[in-house]
Amino acid sequence: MPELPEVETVVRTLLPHIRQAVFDSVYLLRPSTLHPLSLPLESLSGLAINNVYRRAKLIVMDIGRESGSEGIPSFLILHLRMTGRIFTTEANREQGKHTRCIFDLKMPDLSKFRLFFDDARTFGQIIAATPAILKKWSFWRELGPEPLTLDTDTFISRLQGRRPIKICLMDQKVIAGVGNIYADEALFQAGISPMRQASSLSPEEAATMLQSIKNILNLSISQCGSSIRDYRDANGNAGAFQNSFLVYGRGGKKCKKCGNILQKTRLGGRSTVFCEHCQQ
DNA sequence: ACGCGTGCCTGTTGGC
DNA sequence: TGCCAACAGGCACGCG
Repeated sequence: MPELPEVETVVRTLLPHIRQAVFDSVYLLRPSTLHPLSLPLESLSGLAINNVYRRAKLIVMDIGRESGSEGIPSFLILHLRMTGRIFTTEANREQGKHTRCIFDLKMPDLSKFRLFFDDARTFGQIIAATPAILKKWSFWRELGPEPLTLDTDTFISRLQGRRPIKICLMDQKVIAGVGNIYADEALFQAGISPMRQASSLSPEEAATMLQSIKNILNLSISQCGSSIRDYRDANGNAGAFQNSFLVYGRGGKKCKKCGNILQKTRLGGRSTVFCEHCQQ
């Protein structure tokens, strides 16, 4: 399940393969994979990929010529959601069972290759956008700050509302990029119960919470993310951080810190694992 | 306005 | 062994 560390890893492994590549034909194999606000993917033809980076859980490509113009996208943005995978492959590779979109690309030396967007569960989306489209896209517009560069005071000011802290951490409007795995892991490291009301955290607890989020995310990035089953980076390699999970997926097993049985519950419709003894 | 529950989607898993 | 319900969960959406 790609969250911030996985998307960061995909971007890092993807960039050296596709920077400076120019879009040729694009084959959209599943029309609903295209975001409703997107320009037609034919509009990509002839545009160069100038940069690739991550914003929240989104892969963002800066694309275009020297000067943009009306109806020409400046960004190609991909959301992997649950099972999305993006990878480069040889120019004659045929579509697979779960291939949703194929981009034909050409390098400055005229060599050709393909960029595949595969997605078994079809939640992933692609959007070719102008700055004006991004302004209309509420999800993009309302994204919260990046957690890795977030300061404590701003974090505290965003922990408003009477709802469980875990719901708050996964709300992309509060902070961007944290999902179910890293919310559970960060809450455990911080020693804070996922059910605590967000507004009940003391400034000290909030500071600990933010530091734990940064620790967990950075540690996972250093291990190329977590691979539960589907996730692979742009080179097809799995991450290793799943071996370091202390709570995620360990409901009913012993807490690695105190030995008590880890509790499993549902919060906001998502499975949530925590230690009653270690997390207050 | 805000918080919460549900649907989307399909491959995998676990229980009978 | 085979079948099927439950599960995985980010986000849009509708309800109260």
